[in-house]
Amino acid sequence: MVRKSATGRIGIADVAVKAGVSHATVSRVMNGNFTVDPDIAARVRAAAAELKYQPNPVGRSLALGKTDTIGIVVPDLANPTFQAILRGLSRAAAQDGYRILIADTFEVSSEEAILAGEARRRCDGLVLCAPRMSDAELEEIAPSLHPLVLINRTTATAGVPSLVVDYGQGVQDLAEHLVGLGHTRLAFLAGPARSASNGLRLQGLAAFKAAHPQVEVRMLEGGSDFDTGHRAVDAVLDSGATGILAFNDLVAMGLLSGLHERGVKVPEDISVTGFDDIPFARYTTPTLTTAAVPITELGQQAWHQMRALIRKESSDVPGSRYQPRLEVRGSTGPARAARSAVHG
Amino acid sequence: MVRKSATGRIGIADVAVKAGVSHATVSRVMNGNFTVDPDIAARVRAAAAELKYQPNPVGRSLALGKTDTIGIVVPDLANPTFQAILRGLSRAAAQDGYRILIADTFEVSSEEAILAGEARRRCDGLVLCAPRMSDAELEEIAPSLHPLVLINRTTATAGVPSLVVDYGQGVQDLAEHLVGLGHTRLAFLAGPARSASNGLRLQGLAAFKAAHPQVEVRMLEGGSDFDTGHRAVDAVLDSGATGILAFNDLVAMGLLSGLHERGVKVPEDISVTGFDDIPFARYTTPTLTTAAVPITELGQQAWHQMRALIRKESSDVPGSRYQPRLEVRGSTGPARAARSAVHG
DNA sequence: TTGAAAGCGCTAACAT
DNA sequence: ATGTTAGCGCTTTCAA
Repeated sequence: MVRKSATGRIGIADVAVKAGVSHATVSRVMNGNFTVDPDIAARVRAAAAELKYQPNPVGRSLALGKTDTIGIVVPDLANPTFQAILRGLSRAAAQDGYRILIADTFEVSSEEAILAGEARRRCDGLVLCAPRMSDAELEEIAPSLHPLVLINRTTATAGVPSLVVDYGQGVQDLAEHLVGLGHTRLAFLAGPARSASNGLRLQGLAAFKAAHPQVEVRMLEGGSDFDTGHRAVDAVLDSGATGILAFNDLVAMGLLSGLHERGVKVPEDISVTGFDDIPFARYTTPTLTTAAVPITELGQQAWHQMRALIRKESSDVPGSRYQPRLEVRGSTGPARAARSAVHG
Repeated sequence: MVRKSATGRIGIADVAVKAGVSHATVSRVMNGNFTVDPDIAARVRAAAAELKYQPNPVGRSLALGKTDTIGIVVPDLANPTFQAILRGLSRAAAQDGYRILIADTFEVSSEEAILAGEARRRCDGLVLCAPRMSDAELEEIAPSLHPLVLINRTTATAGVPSLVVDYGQGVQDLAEHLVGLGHTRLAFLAGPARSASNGLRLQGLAAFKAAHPQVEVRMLEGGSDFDTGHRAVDAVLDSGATGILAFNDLVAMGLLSGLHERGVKVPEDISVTGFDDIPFARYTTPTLTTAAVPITELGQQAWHQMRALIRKESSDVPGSRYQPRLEVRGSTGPARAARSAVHG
């Protein structure tokens, strides 16, 4: 006798019949509306419990115009940085009863706008992580994505808070650290070309070069993963640099591993720095000097910004800028007097 | 004149008015129904484009009874294993136009059932990853979660495919490898108590002990992360074991790091094995001997099982068992003749 | 306090 | 080929 609804699942109507009331009353009870007679409310609750009734969120969403879900778009779910952001976001949102819908663009920047739009329509808001699309495109779609929170990217569009890590400052701190150890020939193992955070690092290095004209800074092609670092060994050795700034910790670890295989000693022969301070960084051999980014916290802040946008439809949301913290460990040391020995 | 709908967003009605047709016709056009006159269809498409109309997925979901979304419940999003499963699942599902809703239980097993139910109601199916709940509870809620795919856990409930990694066999392979190198005193650094995969490892070790009564296998308390391994150094050294089976690669890396700090040489003094073969495993110092699990593929298979369930409401879904592959690298070597030297 | 009825945005059966 | 109408499951006016 139960299960009369077309979908085969138990709906509000079933409970209403069982409790001998209208479905409107059931709705009131389920939503904690206290204008319902206690006796009737109890009867409804009993019926709901007996039928194991659980409101259908899709129906609710349509009626309420909200889904209690927010979407996140990431360029690559395999990247530890985005994993950490996702984690922080998910954790914080869960505490307020929100869920996360994920969209991985697999670094296909041409798909970003479509995926973002689709995700947005199923959610109450969207977090866009380090989007690879152009500034123009971002500015064009941003309004239709509101409420929108940007991570590691900014836009001129009003009402779009932006959480960015100051990669430029971080890389300068690392370079200064190396110079302080006596290194005069540095090399930067760059990240993905489309990555805005790579651009910020390049800006930081430009500033650094301006401040230290006597220091040589070579630019080396790169990427964002282990293999990038591992494959870069030859280029690094050929550059003659003694201080290597890797795009991130992953690249640095790959490089560390490659140098070890070649018998190049770190930090005696070459100093290496990473970026991000992923958990692994303190367990490498040697431990990795890096710039720590409070990345999980960033995900959490993204939710707080989002929540503010959702609650008071508008506001002067400022966004914020995160300063990386220099984390000196074992992979950096004084420059060698005789640099030529590195090549052997 | 546009935006008449109550939500402020552009709906099918706006397009209908603009194109001078009924909203049913607009729906037909948007869904590629070819019974519509080409001229009218063109007019509708023009109107939709001009208004930048995009169908509301919530309305669609309610009407169609499906959300094109599947949920995944994981005990801990920080765990690389679950990240990899999520990635594989997300990637595979995306190719069929499905999205992923995530629910992190933060290892709070008492919340699992509730979170799973909530996620399920918003989706067309659910993937439950290594649930920590009891067999009884799992069996009780499984029917209400259908279509359901289980990862690293099995249940008696019919119609629930299960993808499990044969951790028992994997740990036996690793132990055999160590014995083959002459080790006679082994130690197992256990994982989380509630983890089913830890249970499988223990079973495997029991089988191994039965086959090798002369080999000693000590059991050490543990966990699943770096710190666990790092903190276990004393216990490991005290055990006098020369072959250490760490619960997983993370634990092994923490241990490697701790041993290095103590000046204990790996593999000369002690051999260490991990489990999973996470990408980092080939970049540790020394590189890590481990049992490789095709974990991303597991996520992908989870989707294929799910898709089968969704398409043909029922079927004899078998599930599958994955055999880890022994990956011998630098962290294991011949046992020392003089074992007492380890303690120094 | 409760029920009847409208509406959220869409699809689909039915009627024309 | 197209419009009318009836849902999908829920919330929320509006009457009573």
